[in-house]
Order: sequence, then structure tokens, then C-alpha cells
Amino acid sequence: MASVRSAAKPSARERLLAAANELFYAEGVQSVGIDRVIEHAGVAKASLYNTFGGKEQLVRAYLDIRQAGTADRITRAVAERDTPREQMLAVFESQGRQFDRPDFHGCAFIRTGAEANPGGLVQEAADAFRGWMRELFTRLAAEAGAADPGTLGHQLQLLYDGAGISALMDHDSTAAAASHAAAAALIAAATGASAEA
Amino acid sequence: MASVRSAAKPSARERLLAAANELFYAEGVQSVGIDRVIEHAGVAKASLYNTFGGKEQLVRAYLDIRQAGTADRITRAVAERDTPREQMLAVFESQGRQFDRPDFHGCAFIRTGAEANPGGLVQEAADAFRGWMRELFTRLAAEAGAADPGTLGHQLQLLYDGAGISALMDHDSTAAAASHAAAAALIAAATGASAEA
DNA sequence: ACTCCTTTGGACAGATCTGTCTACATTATG
DNA sequence: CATAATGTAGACAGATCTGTCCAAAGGAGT
Repeated sequence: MASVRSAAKPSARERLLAAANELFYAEGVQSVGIDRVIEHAGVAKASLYNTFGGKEQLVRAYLDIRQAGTADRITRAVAERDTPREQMLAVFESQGRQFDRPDFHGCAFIRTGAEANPGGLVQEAADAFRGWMRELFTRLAAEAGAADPGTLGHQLQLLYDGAGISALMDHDSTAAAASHAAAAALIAAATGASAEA
Repeated sequence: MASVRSAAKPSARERLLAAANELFYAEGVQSVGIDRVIEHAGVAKASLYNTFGGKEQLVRAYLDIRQAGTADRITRAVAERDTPREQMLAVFESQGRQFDRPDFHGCAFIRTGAEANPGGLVQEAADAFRGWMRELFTRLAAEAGAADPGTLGHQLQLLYDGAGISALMDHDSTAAAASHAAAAALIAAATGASAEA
């Protein structure tokens, strides 16, 4: 049948996804070939093509895994706070904690999607992730009583994306503090509240 | 000697740079092979290798061209305004005009640098561009009397990068308006002035 | 023990890409 | 005109990558 949960040997599918997640995220989808993935997963090449059908589908599955992980992490961080304002800021705090991880390599969706061919599975996954993120920010902005929740949600996403880019390309870990303070200021301006950091 | 300025036939170097700029920016550095570039430039393959030495150096030259163009455009937009506050906002207005161009494909440095191998010529070019941008924002922030020009400059760059990402990946041209309004709010908060749009 | 199904290991095809090399044409300049 | 520099056209090598195929091995359930 399916598998003995958390037993000794994960299935070929799970090992492939784990290897893809590590290698694709660390070195980039384009730079990592199929052979590296199957070698790192300890799996035969035919298993990959029987399970996923091709590299593009594996990349799609990798991005889905990453979206699930990121959504989980952010959802937990948000759930620990009480007010919508603090919940919005918690997203940036959770992102900032990622910047300090030694294996941080930026936003997988931006990195993979930036040079992906339009209309493919990669763009589908990127659209799904970005839509989820935008809706989260917009919902929280509405709950915080923003005059224009759509605009504030969009602005917070701009800061979120910009902080990820800066942390990746500038090796500047102060991006988290800068984006957090900027988010607080924008929230204050949009809700008419005070802007203490 | 060098060349008859603006005469009938540009040199092989100029044609290669023009072709690289068009193809690399439109389709991505990784997706476009050397053969496509030389065919589009109407140039022999040996000319490319005699002139630049290899693809990586051509990519580097392409990025230098783009930095020069972007810096020119932004410098002109800034020079048309009088106050530092308006000059900062002019950067976002100039960026927003790019979003409406039919050939807009995002920030070349983010797209090319996001999956580039570290320490290469591509990262050098990206660092140079991002450093120029950061210094511009920080200088204007200081001239505007911001309490912490470095932070405001960094925050404006986050917005700038985020807007470019959103325009590219979300096909959302309202990114320009959102980033412009957010920049105005951040400038107002950092300088203690009023925040009218 | 038998059967079914997954997995394995690797050879192989086909495509693509970077970079080299050779021989020839063009062009500008002394 | 002669010479030197520059550009052209394309074959070629070498590497790499995706995807296919096949015969053999292994494990689980009846």
C-alpha cells in the first residue's frame, strides 16, 4: 500500500522531493540537472520519470512543497499574535528569521519564476503563491481597518518582495529591520493609528 | 580608426551589444544561446569571441549597457525636479513609465542575478547597479532631511525592487501607484513632513 | 511458492550549447 | 597598390542535459 508513516525508508517520491528541494533551492533550478537530483536522492532515473513525468513537473512539485512550508510557517507566526496590525508585522518578523538561516537563498518563486517561460507550470506555481500572499496581506489590512485594504496589502507585498531581494542580492540582513519599520509606518498611515515600531 | 559616428554600418561590437540587449532582456540570459545572438546581430561567431572572449563577458557588457541606460533615465527624471522629496518620487514615476512599455520584462539585474553563480561577472554588475541605486536614494534622503537617511534609502529601494517584481510577476501595473504612494508615506514619516500624494 | 509491481542501474538517443579553428572576404590606411 | 586589421561562414569538438528503454533485482501480498 502507501507507506508506513515515518518509517525507515521513505518512498522514491519523497526522497526525490527532498533532494529537489535541497538542490534546486540551493543552486537554482536551471543549474541542477536531473542526474544530480537522482544521485542525491539515491533513486533510479526511471523512478523520476515514472513518478513525475519530467523535470518541469518535478520543479512544479518542488515549488508546491515550498509554498506549503512557507504558508505553514507564516500562518503559525500570524496565529501567535492577537491584533491584525501585529499579525501583519509578524509576517515580516518570520521572513526576517529566514534571512539569518545559513541556507537562505531568497524567494524560490522569484528566483525560479524570474526567467521562466510564460504560461508554464512554474508560472502557475508562482501565481498561486503570490496570490496567497497578497490575499493574506489584504485580509489583514481589512481587519486592521485600513481605508484601502487592497492598496495596503499590495504595498506590504512590495516590501516583502523587496526585503527578500535585498537579503539575497545585497547580503544585507538589515533588510528585515528596514522592511519591518516601513511596514509599521505604512500601516500607521493607512489606519490612522500611531506608528511606534 | 574607431568608427564614423551614426554612419551606415555599426561595428560588430555595437551590433552584438544591441542584439544581446534585445534577446537577453526579452527572453532571459539562460534561454538565449550564442547562436541566436550572433544570428540576430548578423555577425560571425568568431567576432563574438574575438571581441568579448565568451558569453559571460557578453552578459556582463549587456548588464553594463542596461545600467548606463537606467542610470541615464533616472538621472534625467531626478534633474527635472527641484526638491529632494520630489526627486525621490520621480524615481518611482520613471520606473512606473517603464511598466507600461510593451517590452518591459522586469529588472534585468534581478532576473539575471537571481540564479547566477556567486562571485561571477554577473554578480559584479548587479552589485554595481544596486550600489548606485542605494546611494542615490540615500543621498536624496539625506538632502530631504531624513532622520536616518540610510534607513529611508534602504526602504525606498525595497519598494523599488518590490514594485519591479510585482509588475513583472503579477502583471499588475498598479504596482507603480502603490509604490509611489508608499514612498510618499515613508518619506513623510521619516522627515516629519505632511504626506500628501 | 508464485505473482505483481515497483525500483534499479545503466546504456542509449537526440538535442543543444559553448568555444575553437580554418580559410576566405572585406575594408581602411599608409 | 600593398599591408594589416577586421569580419565572415561554417565545420567541428567536447560537454551536458533531458528523456527513453530494457533486462534484472527486490519486496509485498495471496
